[in-house]
Amino acid sequence: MSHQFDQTDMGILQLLQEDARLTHKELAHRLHKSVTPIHIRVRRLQEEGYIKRYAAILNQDKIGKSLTAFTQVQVKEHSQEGLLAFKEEIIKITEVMECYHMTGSFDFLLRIVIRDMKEYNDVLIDKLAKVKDIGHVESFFVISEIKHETAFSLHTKT
Amino acid sequence: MSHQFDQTDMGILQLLQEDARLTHKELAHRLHKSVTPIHIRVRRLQEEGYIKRYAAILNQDKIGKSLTAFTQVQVKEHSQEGLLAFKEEIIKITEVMECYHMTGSFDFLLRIVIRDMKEYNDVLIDKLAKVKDIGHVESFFVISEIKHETAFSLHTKT
DNA sequence: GGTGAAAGGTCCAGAGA
DNA sequence: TCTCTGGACCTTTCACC
Repeated sequence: MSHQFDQTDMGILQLLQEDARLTHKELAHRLHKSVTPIHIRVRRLQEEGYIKRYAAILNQDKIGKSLTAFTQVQVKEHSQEGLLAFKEEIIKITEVMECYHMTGSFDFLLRIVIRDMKEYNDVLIDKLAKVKDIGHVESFFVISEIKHETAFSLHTKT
Repeated sequence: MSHQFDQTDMGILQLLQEDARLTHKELAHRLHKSVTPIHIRVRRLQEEGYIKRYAAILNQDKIGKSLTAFTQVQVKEHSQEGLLAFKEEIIKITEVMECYHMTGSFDFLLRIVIRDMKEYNDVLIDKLAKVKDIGHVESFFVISEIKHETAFSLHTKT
């Protein structure tokens, strides 16, 4: 492995997180390098998995997804099979944008994005309630989004 | 306003959410159109704000951010100025990836991404605790990430 | 709305230092 | 590891349908 992660790599990642469509020429200019080394580094960062993928980030309201819910879920069965089965079911629910296994008084935290409360009800009744071993479910709703960042801050990373 | 959002627009958004670097030629091929109309539509979708931006999505572990916390915050002052001041302070904390104003027994939910528990402690003590009118704070930690999607599902959207 | 072609820019490999 | 160069491909515009 020859990846010594330097300042230039960090600069590339920082800039591409903010705008994935910067050309190599532009990156080279901003990082005071020429195009070829930038090209090589970007490819290496992709191949080594630093960059997972490039995504268009949409405006949630514009596409009619105005409601965001955070849903805390407890499961009845905490065996390995129980948890695995739960995960597989949850992944299939397209409205679930994020799902985490958590410490604390509940087991899973879900971020669910839908059009309105009617659609949330449908997800709860038709999809979530049908998952095996579901226990207590508690819902919290987003009043307003104050910050939603996809870019990690890398400034103090070595 | 001349934007009647059709199947082709939806296809473009769906595909670009998954891979922002698809060429117009490739999009055209997959959506059974030619290059120019795709080009015009992509530009319109950007200009009208459907597409907010293009982002490189990084591997959180690879860049040394192995810990994710969800932090519930109550504020003491619920006046308009109090809430506004809180928002302004929170936005500045670079470790806070997401912040939502919520319904329910707490006021704000934060997703905080850091290297380890030491760094979480630093954020709490040096940054969050210094925000004016902060009240009760409760922390929950991610054991494992089961799903983390940036792409909304558009299949039933009209 | 769509087609097709022309001009300019970008990507990416190869040779050489 | 970087610089330079050339060909292939992509983006973007324009005249026309």
